[in-house]
Amino acid sequence: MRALNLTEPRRAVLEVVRQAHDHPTAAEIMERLAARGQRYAYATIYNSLRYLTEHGLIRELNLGNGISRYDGRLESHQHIVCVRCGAIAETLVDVPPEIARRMEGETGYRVNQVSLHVTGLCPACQAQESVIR
Amino acid sequence: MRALNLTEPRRAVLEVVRQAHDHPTAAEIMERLAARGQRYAYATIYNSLRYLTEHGLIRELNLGNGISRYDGRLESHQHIVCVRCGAIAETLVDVPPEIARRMEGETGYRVNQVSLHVTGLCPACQAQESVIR
DNA sequence: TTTCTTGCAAAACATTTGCAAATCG
DNA sequence: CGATTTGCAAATGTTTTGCAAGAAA
Repeated sequence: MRALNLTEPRRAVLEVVRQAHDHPTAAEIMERLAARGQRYAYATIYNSLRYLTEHGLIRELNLGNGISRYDGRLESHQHIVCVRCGAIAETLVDVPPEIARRMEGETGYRVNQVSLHVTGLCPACQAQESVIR
Repeated sequence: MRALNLTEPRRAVLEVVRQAHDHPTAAEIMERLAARGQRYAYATIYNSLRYLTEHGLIRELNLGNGISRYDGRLESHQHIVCVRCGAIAETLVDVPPEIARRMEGETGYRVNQVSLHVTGLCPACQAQESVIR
């Protein structure tokens, strides 16, 4: 169970996630596969996404609204979501490692993963805001 | 629409959230109200929670699994969730403010809110892990 | 054969919505 | 009255599950 078993649907899902530069949801991934003529059941899409996530080939993002999005970029980076239109931007700004260490000291937990959950207004929505008022 | 209109269900929801020291979900809040003899429709619970959140009386937490939890503590603090049992701990460790500024510079967004999304293993689950292997 | 994987449909679950009735100012 | 709020039930949307069939080891 250690070796990577990239079945056809898993490989297809992986390709779609890697090629996307937005951060597609499971439903969007299914659509894009369908557009290529590859039709899989929801169960298969979700199974593949879990498999790929657990094997570290993709990242699952939970950006606040309860819908999982998937990211093929593995280098450490963070996301910022526009509260108005939902646009997602990426940034290389990262969390200093001593934060995890201090949290461990305070709580007794062993920290696994630290990610930032940032919301704001994207440039386009900032422009609109100033028009409105 | 500026003044605070704390109707009976809103006040009741607020009390439950403030008294809780876990971070209850909407369903848990409804149960606890029912246990006190106060029965409200889901719509009312959710409306009240949104109202209280928008008016800054409580915080809505999205700790990764898509279920909203609510917190009556308003002082800035962060949460860490156990990946194994879901236990939530609080910590005062916070995100340095220059992180938000650097993100703004990188993305052009105007940052609203930065919160940490930390996962790990709670002390109890750490103990069990070492027993298992 | 045993194990893993897929497909389908149904189920589960959290949350939202439409609309009528009640309440408040 | 006019605006807001509540209750109920149904709808929505995402994700999971049960189970049978298929593929792989």
